[in-house]
Amino acid sequence: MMNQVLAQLDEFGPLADLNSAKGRLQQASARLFKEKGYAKTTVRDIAAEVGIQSGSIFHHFKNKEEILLAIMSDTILRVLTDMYAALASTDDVMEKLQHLILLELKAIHGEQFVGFSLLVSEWRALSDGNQQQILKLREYYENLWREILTLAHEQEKVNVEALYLRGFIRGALIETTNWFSVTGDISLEQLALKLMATFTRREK
Amino acid sequence: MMNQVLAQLDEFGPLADLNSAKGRLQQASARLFKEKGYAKTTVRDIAAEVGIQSGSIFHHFKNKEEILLAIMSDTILRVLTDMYAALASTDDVMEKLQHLILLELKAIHGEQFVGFSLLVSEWRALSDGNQQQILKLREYYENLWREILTLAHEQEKVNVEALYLRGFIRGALIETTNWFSVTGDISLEQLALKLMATFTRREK
Amino acid sequence: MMNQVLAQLDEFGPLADLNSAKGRLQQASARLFKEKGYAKTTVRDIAAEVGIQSGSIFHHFKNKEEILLAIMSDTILRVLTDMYAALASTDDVMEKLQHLILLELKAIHGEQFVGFSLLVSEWRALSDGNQQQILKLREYYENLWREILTLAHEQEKVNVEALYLRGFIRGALIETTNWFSVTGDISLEQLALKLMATFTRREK
Amino acid sequence: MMNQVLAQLDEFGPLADLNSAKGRLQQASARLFKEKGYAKTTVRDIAAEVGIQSGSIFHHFKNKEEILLAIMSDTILRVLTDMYAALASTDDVMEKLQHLILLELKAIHGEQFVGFSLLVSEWRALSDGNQQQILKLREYYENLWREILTLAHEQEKVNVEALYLRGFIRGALIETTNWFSVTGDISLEQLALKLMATFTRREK
DNA sequence: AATGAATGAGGCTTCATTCAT
DNA sequence: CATGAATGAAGCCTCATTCAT
Repeated sequence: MMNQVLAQLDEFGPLADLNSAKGRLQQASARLFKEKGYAKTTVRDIAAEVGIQSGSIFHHFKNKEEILLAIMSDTILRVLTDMYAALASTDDVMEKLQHLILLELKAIHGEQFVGFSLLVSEWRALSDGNQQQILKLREYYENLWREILTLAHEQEKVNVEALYLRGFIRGALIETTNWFSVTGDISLEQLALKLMATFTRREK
Repeated sequence: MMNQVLAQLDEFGPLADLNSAKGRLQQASARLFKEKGYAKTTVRDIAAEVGIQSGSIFHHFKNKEEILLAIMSDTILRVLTDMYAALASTDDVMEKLQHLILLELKAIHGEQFVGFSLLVSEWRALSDGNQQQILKLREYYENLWREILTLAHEQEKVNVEALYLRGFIRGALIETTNWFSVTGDISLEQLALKLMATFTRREK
Repeated sequence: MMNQVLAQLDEFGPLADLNSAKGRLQQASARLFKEKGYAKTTVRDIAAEVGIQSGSIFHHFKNKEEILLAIMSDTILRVLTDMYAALASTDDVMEKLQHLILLELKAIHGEQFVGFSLLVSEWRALSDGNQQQILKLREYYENLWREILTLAHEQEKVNVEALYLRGFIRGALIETTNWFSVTGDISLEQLALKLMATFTRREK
Repeated sequence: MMNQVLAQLDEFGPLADLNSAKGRLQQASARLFKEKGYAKTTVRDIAAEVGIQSGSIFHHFKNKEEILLAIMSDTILRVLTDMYAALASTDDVMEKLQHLILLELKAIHGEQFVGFSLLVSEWRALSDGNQQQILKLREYYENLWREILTLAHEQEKVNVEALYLRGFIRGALIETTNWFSVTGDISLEQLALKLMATFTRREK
């Protein structure tokens, strides 16, 4: 099933090579968007960050919004790929859940590539048409979560229905951008465990 | 103690009268900021919303950012006041917590006044100086939460330390803007209960 | 009948007051467009011509193209009004024709206001939607010509059908921009007579 | 005499071979310039039209304006050559005139190569220096017309002096771009006759 | 208080042209 | 000869803010 889904995702085009000019532009933009916000980041800022002229940007992207679009699209695609792989590594629901949480956390905090948090924080910066496009990808992504959480609920490992629990978890994870530091007291892995502990049904 | 705190809060000035020109301007702005984002909302948009000319806005606010500042400040102040009142109504920690969650939810979904979610979503729109100012208020606010959550943890009603739990709850609540509708299947009260259920330690 | 037509033309809005800021902007733009061409005229050029900042232009016109649109629209409207008046002053077909030619010539050479020649030379600068709008006006205008020329042909004063003759006359008149100078040897009136002589059927 | 003139024209360089890369570039450009206007036609548009990259254009032409220059120059040269040939075929003034009109019409409507109408519509797109250069060619061209028209006037076949009549005819012919379609009711030959009829002196 | 024209800095984008490969 | 990434100047337009009325 998963291969089937991944095949469908091909329509969203190949991921940008992180070492290509386009890829570096995308990464630099993601960093700036996250730091200053999309609206406050000028194309000149972006150009300066990669050491080119602002006009050159438009060789790689039709316009500023396309950069954000590419970031969002690539981000989901990358995380989705990782998740499918991780889910295949175990049959235990709670272990699967643990994987999802950790991978989303890593995506949010940019272990490998920046950008996941932009999906929420800069959502409104997209035009309607582009929102629809990303929405399709987000659906694949959220369906994955829903599946696992539904299973967990059926097995009585958690107290709340998938729909609500996912909402809570997504919020809890995203918000970590604003208070959790990767270089702080605890690691992302530990943070993931704390969240698991928070909503896991426990016996006395 | 609480009265003492409320007294200190006086320095942040009086709340805008919701029926005054200034108050209506503030409310209209909050609505637009939430809908389109601060950056994409123009001063003309705001003026049009209340039926005046854009130039007239500057008789009430020094500049656009001051509007956002006032919204944020007033919002926290109002919620704080409500919370102090609610906390005084019971001695049970979990009931207190329940109150906090419900009041924050109401603030987020604008039962009485829009704006709480802007505190997170438009945080970066504030200049450094203004961030500091709001930060003071947020500290009062977050301290209140920390106090209650610490108590709950000490009484072993929850599994996770106040610092982390508050982070998770804040995120979970804020994110409801993006998926929960007040006119949907369940009420804010029920939603609050769902969240409580999520992280409450349960006995066999 | 004419009053009826003029009434319909009201939908195209009032003419710009030539002394208002908007009117002066329009006139200055028309002059520049004629001199350097629409594409080569920058909004800064226009602003400089009337002594304001380029940004201020957009208080009066939504964008650069709207200026051209206003010029074209106003121009036709003004000429049409003059033509209806002139046609009413005589019953002789050839005299009517003489009036039309002279009025169009005057419009082309900007006796009172610049702009008529732009209708042809800058036609392609308009977007499709705006072309349609002006087309409606041009139809009123061309119908007037067709009427008179058809009459002239029926009375055997001219050799060629209205459709073709109008095409020839329009071209002949417009092209005078490129070779005829108002300050030269002969006057516009004399030029008009030369054109009349060209295609008028003569007796031995 | 004519051979003498044609010899002088050699200084303007050889005509582009219509099948060479350069020739096809020139033809494609002419088509686009006519369709969208010089200013609105980008170098990329042109490149796309012939299936090369925009950078490659500059191997054939120094810059965009040189393309327009070449088009104009070649166009006049081609028409001139045809005209000299046609004029030699008859001694009758009115027949000669008929030839000129038809050939100019054909040039305008691009029977063999696009471009004549650009001489008028895009005249201002040329820099001063280039205008001077084309002006030299146009002089040869206009002198030819003047010669014939002067003869016709002397022979009392037309009513108006060459200078004015040529202005009218040029305008009438150019303007046909805007209303006459080669695939419509009448042919170019018939159109030429209509124009002849328009200004030819007739006896009762 | 309100108006609304004007400001002016700055944003995004276009595009002819260059040049190393 | 061709490519295509990069340039950099310039264009249009936006918008918060000011200020005379």
